[in-house]
Amino acid sequence: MTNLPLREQLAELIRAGLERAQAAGDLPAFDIPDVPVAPSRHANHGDYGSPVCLGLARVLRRAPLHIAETVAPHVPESEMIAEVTVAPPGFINVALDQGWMARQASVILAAGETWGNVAAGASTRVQVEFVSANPTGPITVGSARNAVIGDALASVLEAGGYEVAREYYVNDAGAKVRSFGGSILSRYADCFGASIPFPEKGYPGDYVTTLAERLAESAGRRYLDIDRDQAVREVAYWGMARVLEQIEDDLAHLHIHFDTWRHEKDFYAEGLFDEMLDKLRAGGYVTEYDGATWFQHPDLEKDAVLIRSAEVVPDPEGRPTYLASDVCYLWDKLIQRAFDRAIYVWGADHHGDVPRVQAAAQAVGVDPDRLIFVLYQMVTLMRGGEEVRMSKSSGDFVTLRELIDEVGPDPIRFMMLTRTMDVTLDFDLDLAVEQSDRNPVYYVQYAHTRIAGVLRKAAEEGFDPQTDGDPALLTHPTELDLIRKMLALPEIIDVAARNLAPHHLTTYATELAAQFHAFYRDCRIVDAAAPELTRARLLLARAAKSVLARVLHLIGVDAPERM
RNA sequence: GCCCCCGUAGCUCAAUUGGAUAGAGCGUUUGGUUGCGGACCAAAAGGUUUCAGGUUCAAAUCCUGACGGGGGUACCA
Repeated sequence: MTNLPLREQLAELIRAGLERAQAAGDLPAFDIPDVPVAPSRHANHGDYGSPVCLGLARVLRRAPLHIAETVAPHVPESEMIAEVTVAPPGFINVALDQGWMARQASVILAAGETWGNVAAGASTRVQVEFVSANPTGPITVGSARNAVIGDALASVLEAGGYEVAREYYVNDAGAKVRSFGGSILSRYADCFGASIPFPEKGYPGDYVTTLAERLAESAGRRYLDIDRDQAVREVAYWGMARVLEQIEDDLAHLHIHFDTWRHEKDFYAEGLFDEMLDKLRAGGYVTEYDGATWFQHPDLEKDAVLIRSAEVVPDPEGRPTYLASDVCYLWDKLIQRAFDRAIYVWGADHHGDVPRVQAAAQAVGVDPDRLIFVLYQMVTLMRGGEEVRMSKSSGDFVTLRELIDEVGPDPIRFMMLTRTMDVTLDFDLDLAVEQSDRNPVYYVQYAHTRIAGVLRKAAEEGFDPQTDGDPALLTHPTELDLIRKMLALPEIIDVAARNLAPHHLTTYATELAAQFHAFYRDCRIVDAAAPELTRARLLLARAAKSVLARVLHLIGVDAPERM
């Protein structure tokens, strides 16, 4: 079930008003533009307003106020509209019908978890690829924002009418195989008193030692006795599989689950890279010099390496670059698996790679506009007022799991979604840990549990929670304010999905919770002396609880019955 | 040098993407429950949206240029 956002319904009515004004000869013929409609910020401007007549002034060479006054009477009657008014300098304002609004409480309650769904996506098939942290070490706090944004974005797109698949890209090819395997193998050798030198660019973290000890326990001395290169490779893949198990488990604790895990090394095993290379060569996009194979494209200032020279990188498996894999991957996503769109959730530190991947798409005949890059700014982790530097290769980092265990998944998810992706995020560990009860997530969750508490109370008082009251009794201004806010969810989801901006949901959740608290303050819900009104307000409370739960679930946050 | 992001209340950030009188939280001050969960609510104070131009009926939002902060610019991953 989908809902047409209220503002779009109103836009249609205003558009109809323009057409009728033309048909009646009150306005001359002209192409009717898009009719923008936005919620009014002030009560005396009605509930929604449109500035469409302001833009028509030039075309019609008439005063915008006069145009608005001409159009307003032609706006069709509707059960949802109480009044259409005009305000200087030419706004058309719409006041919603209070009886209609009150009835929407029933509609919203009946819609349940489908309330807010819109059809913006028109069943477009979209793949959201996110996290995709290298399987060479525990997932860090640095990936938390990526994980949360990607998952919430996927949820928002689902609610927005897209067909969505969540995918994790496993970077298990290239030079890191050798250095990661070599790191484990060196520590593994230590377990047996043997000595294998630690790789120059190895992974120094304690988790490597732990992995090595596990391997020593399960496999014995086996890897000391076989061919060294073979051992490094096998140990690397074994280690990456273990790390991935941990990553999957960590992400599960953040309520994140992927539909698919795509392995980079399979592109080479499947022969896809050779195929892409042929395609690029045929198009004249490949050149060779300095012993390397380069991608050249008129849109790029510099050539980009596809295959490194053997002199620089002796390891044959380490020669193809990320770009080489990226060509395969975009083909895999958009041609082989035929997604309409591929969304890449990337940290802003990778923004420089965007033009190369787009050029590569163009070069193999894929429309670059089908690749959508969602770039979020970096997270700075603060502890004791100081920045915690995170680097996987230095072994000095805070793992996502530590953060989840300390703070819990809900505050992480909520806090990571309170800002637009364009701003850097300071994540204060001390604040998150020591003062977590001040986190805004609890404000929203509290509204939900408060309703649950009221419903329990109502049941104790003998009110059947499943018996619907008469919404016509909902006439108090704060009751209507709460309904207004609930009615806004479809357009919030619409905006969030169209703009790939899931942070709108946290803002909305907070506003919705505030509206419930205001209602709770002004209107006593359970009152044995007024059973009909009680039933009506229980209906409203249940609808509010349902919408709060819906939004929290979209964000990926639990909606508890008790706290 | 070049490219990308940011600059809004004391602090951290919103602003349905170009609309009307720019809003929340935290902090500060002052109030509120012989009422369903006070993890709540109300009021006050706090603004030349960094600066200077420009486009537009209309700019926090778009363009140009400063200034300040962050990131990127490897045959790294």
